[in-house]
Amino acid sequence: MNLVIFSALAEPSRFQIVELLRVRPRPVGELSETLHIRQPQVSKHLKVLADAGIVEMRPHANQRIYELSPKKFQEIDTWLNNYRKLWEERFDALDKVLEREKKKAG
Amino acid sequence: MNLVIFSALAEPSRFQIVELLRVRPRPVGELSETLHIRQPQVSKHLKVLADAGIVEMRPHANQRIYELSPKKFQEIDTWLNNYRKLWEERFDALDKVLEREKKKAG
DNA sequence: TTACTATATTCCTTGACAGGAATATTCCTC
DNA sequence: GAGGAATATTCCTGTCAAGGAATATAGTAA
Repeated sequence: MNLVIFSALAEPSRFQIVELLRVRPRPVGELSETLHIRQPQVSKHLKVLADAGIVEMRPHANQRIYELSPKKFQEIDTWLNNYRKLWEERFDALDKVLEREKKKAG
Repeated sequence: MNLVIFSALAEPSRFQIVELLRVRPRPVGELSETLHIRQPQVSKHLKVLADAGIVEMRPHANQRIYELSPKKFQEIDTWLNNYRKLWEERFDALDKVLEREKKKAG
């Protein structure tokens, strides 16, 4: 588990950016306006998110569109699997776990 | 989503502590020895984890046993639900989502 | 109470990181 | 190529958190 994703998400502005990108991909300027964060800060945050593998960029005309990359979220999900037994105590929960494993493998 | 859990997990020593506590509850001294981290640092990290709601403590004789609290992991899991559609693209994945919702409600 | 073990807290220093301001770069249009 | 819009980068500064060292506290046993 690469911890960079946690430190990236821990910063409030970056978390908001991620939540916005969950709805749809957006250019830098739109993130800046929506969140009332100056453009340079947004670009810096996006760099951190990109370095962490959380977002990807594609150019479109004059602007750069950022969107989420699923990989890191899958990574968190896989890691969380180890902890699910903490609260999934019913026996049939085992089926879930096995199903998840199968899904991962497939 | 409370971001404190992310910043708490982002610190490597604390993440290791959490991983050890996933196996079983442990006293401070054992964490210190196993991870080769001085006891005061371990206590500090445990305080951060406790404040974040990730661990709970119970006294046992002379020592204090720390163990994971499932709540925050469930919180992450619930939050991740919003992102699963990023990679669960097959139609039958919808069943999963509905099943999760039902489970949460129940 | 005294001695001992286990754990928590305080103080200090250092390094990392976020925001502000200014500037550089890239890309489109003309 | 020139001008302008969108975005990235650099430099600076203040804040915060982590580790080291020392010390305080709590709980146990005699």
